[in-house]
Amino acid sequence: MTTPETRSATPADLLPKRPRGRPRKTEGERDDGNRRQDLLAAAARLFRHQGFDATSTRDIAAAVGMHSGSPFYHFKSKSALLFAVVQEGMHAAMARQAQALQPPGLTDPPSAQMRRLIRAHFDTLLGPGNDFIPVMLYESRALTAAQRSALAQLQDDYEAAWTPVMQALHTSGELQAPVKVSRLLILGALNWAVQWYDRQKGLSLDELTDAAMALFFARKR
Amino acid sequence: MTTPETRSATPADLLPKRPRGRPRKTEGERDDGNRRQDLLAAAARLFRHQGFDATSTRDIAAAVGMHSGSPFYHFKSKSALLFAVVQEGMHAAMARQAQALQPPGLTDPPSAQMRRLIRAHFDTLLGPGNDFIPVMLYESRALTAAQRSALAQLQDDYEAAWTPVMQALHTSGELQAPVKVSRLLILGALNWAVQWYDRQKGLSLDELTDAAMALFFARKR
DNA sequence: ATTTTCACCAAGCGCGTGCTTGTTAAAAAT
DNA sequence: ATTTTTAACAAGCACGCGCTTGGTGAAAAT
Repeated sequence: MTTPETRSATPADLLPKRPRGRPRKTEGERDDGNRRQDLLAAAARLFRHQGFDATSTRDIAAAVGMHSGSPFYHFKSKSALLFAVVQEGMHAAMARQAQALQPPGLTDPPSAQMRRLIRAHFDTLLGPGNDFIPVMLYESRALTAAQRSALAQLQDDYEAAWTPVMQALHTSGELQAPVKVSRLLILGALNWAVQWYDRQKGLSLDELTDAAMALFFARKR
Repeated sequence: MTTPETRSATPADLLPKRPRGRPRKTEGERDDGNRRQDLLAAAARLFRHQGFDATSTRDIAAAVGMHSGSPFYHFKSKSALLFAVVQEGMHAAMARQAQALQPPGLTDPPSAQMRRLIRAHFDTLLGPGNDFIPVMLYESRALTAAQRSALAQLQDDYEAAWTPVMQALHTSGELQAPVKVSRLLILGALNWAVQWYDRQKGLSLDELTDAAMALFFARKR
């Protein structure tokens, strides 16, 4: 009565009937890996909004118009797909951070550096279409041990950039609490914004950054 | 070859062979619902450490020495069990909060009230055996819409207690940033501590509270 | 002494899951 | 013109899942 694939979310008959085989390289253009990128973006969106366990590989396939087994050509397992998502997210985050700290930024006052660090963090966290980092923050448990420790290395690198700036703020008296625990508390406050921040609701990322700066750091006197 | 129940995590032969039927009411003592409490505690522990989806009802049953179908006598569904866990957590949290704000606490300075609010929050969040609130923070997505809105009501009540205290701190100049966004950022910083705080590792809850106070609030002058 | 209630066991059903295997059509390389 | 490579489809397997149903022994109520 029902063929197996018909039981899936998107029946074969309704799929866009994408042409098989190699994709076209339009006029020497590199079109390589476009479908892989599609899978990554769709997986990130679904993982973020339904969670890793509640998202089936069939959901992801359907979201990009593939049949249920096809994603496994691009990723050897569902967990490998998750790892690719968080890796992509961290690479983008570190690129954005590097841009924020790039000279001449290194020469201006610590509070200005800190402001740019926070602003960049909010960008990767709350910017439009940035599902990768929220997935990393809330779905990393589903990674294997090896994947998790590789991810931890990236996170350490990212967080290390905050320490010298905060050290300077502590020395100048603008940061009153110990540096180490302050970094944990501050990053927590920022990361938690994923839970409540709504781009449509009045508060801009710049205003949010101002509020955070005012909350954490005393005015110099 | 293998009987169905033998395939489960804990074979029937290895179960403690608990006596059937009604539990004893020792000398008129109320022993009612003890097994239900056991299920709640076991579910909270497992939900916290493996996540809701990754925890099977068989895992929970095995953790209290039951067979796979028995938890459904006490809870009509897995999601009802989750809801009972988070409800229990919120009730305990509000009781602890009420104790922290209880007179004569209401008459002493806002910073002292705030300190006790934060300290109480850390207790319910990071205290020994308190798995209920971490589960609420990270597994609520698995609740039904009705359950989620019932939970939201409790959370609103809990958070409402913070506003007047923070308002007073803002007026006195100890809190420099706007009250509303400050509350969100501060609660985020505190809640995120679930991710990194380790009771064994040097920092006590009192010291953590001191650090948070120093980070968020300027000394009065 | 009999009946009812309680708390659980024993067995298993139906379903959705991650993933595999064999095949195929189009593009690229030769 | 032929061969090779790529990117997907088509079908389905084995397994673990939430949950149900009927039965059972012990305690409590009558």
